[in-house]
Amino acid sequence: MAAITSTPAPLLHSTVLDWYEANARDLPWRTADASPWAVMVSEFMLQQTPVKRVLPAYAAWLERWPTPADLAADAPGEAVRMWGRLGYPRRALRLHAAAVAITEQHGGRVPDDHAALLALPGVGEYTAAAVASFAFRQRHVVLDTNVRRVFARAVTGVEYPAQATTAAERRTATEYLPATAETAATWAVGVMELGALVCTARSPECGACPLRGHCAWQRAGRPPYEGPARRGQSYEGTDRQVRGKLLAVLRDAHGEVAQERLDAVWPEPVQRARALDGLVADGLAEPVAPGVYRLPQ
DNA sequence: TAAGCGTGGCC
DNA sequence: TGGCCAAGCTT
Repeated sequence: MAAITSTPAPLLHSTVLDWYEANARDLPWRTADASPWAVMVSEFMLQQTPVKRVLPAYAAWLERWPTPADLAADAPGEAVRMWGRLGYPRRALRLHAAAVAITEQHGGRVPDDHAALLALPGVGEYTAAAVASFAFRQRHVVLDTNVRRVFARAVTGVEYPAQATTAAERRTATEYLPATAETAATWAVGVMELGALVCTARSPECGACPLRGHCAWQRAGRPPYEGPARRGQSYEGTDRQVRGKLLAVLRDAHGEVAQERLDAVWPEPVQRARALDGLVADGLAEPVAPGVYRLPQ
């Protein structure tokens, strides 16, 4: 293992835990009365969407659907509408499907078992570990983009992690995971918070970092990233942009939408048709008659 | 495995 | 200004 091993793990743990206690943001899904369902809703919304934009959507969502059964009883299209402009609306569909599965297969209670969580729609390795850890205080490796970046810097000594999660990363994170469940759960959220607030992607505040005396990247003089070019996210002119425009019309409509209103959002007919077909294939739009669409019922 | 999938804010 | 990034998942 890399240079950070010069620091005993218990010291590292208390360093991060102390920092977290003093600097943690006051987020609604972290309060003692946040239900497992609330934690799960927050995790779905936070997949690729910043905290600031999630906050109001999270509150409105739980106000309307305080339990999985409440959401399951409503139409998936309502979930898509409530999702608003959070982006990646398939997450809304999957959260609805997860609520149905929880209602039908788990007695309406979010399962506390990692494997059962992983089996739910829209729940991958990260989200399963996050819900099990944050909501049920279990011991899991919680490896998100923040944690990966902190380990890349502090342990490996490079500015950014690889594009895809590697077995070596998982091994490192496992080695540093505190032995006690409760401590591990706080460590997980603490490292994430450190990555989100201090060890940020573009302008890390190393001067304010509790790990600066233990950080391999700092010790190496903070060398810039040298790996292959990181994949960008083009958007302008893509099908994604067209899908977004089409779905915005469907979302804002009360019921059925005529083809002409969809046609108005994008001039190029081939791409427009492909995007609409994609929405239908994904279950985000529903044809009700030739040339008439709506959100899924 | 790598590409596809929204949206907005920041430097 | 515009590329980069944001608590990923699915195929």
